Amino acid sequence: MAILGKPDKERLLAWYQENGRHELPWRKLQTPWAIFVAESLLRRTKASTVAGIYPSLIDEFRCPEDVLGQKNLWQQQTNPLGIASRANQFFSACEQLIQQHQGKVPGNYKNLITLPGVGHYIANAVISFGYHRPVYIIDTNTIRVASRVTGEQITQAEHRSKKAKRLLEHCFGDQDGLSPDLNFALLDLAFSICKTSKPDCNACPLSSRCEYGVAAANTA
DNA sequence: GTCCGGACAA
DNA sequence: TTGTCAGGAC
Repeated sequence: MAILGKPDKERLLAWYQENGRHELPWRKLQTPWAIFVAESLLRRTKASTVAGIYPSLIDEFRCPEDVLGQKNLWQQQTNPLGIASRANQFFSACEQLIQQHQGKVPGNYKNLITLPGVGHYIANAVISFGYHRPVYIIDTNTIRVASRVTGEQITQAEHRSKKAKRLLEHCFGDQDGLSPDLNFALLDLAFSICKTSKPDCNACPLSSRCEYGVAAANTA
């Protein structure tokens, strides 16, 4: 199984500095609330679509109280994203934030995971991007990259298992000391190069160390 | 394992 | 028209 070294991680981070989607609006904020709002909207929804409505949304709704005070406006503005039911879910989460966390988004996994609409992905995203603590975020993107690099298959159901985290740690090291930028780098790499279909291995900073990339080069 | 959902690209 | 999208609940 391929193992990436420090030079590979540095090459990936360098690629990210040069080619990452730094313009995504929630990347400029990176507060727990801003990240919580963004991730709630981003599930099963394209980043570019969310980016279209996010700036005005985060400007108008600066805390859970703002959301609950203007539910109709929230629904109206988020409706184009689809999955309208998640608006009600988000309202419930806001109520819980006010009742149990003084209106603040908590920073530990145990409290986050109890919020309606928050699963392992959003919990870790808030911890990583909102609180800047070293945890891997596990989603279709980071798993796709790790799966291709190692050549290990992994199913959607296994994303919640320890196997997913093991794959990431195997590729990019133990998560202690992990830079949040590595998570961003993996998401952006998965978006623009390590795509679901027709990945652009020629432009990938990891291709020489990636089982999928090496195989692609041999069959080209 | 299945469902949710509109927007967008191919 | 199909496949896909920073998942989560049941």
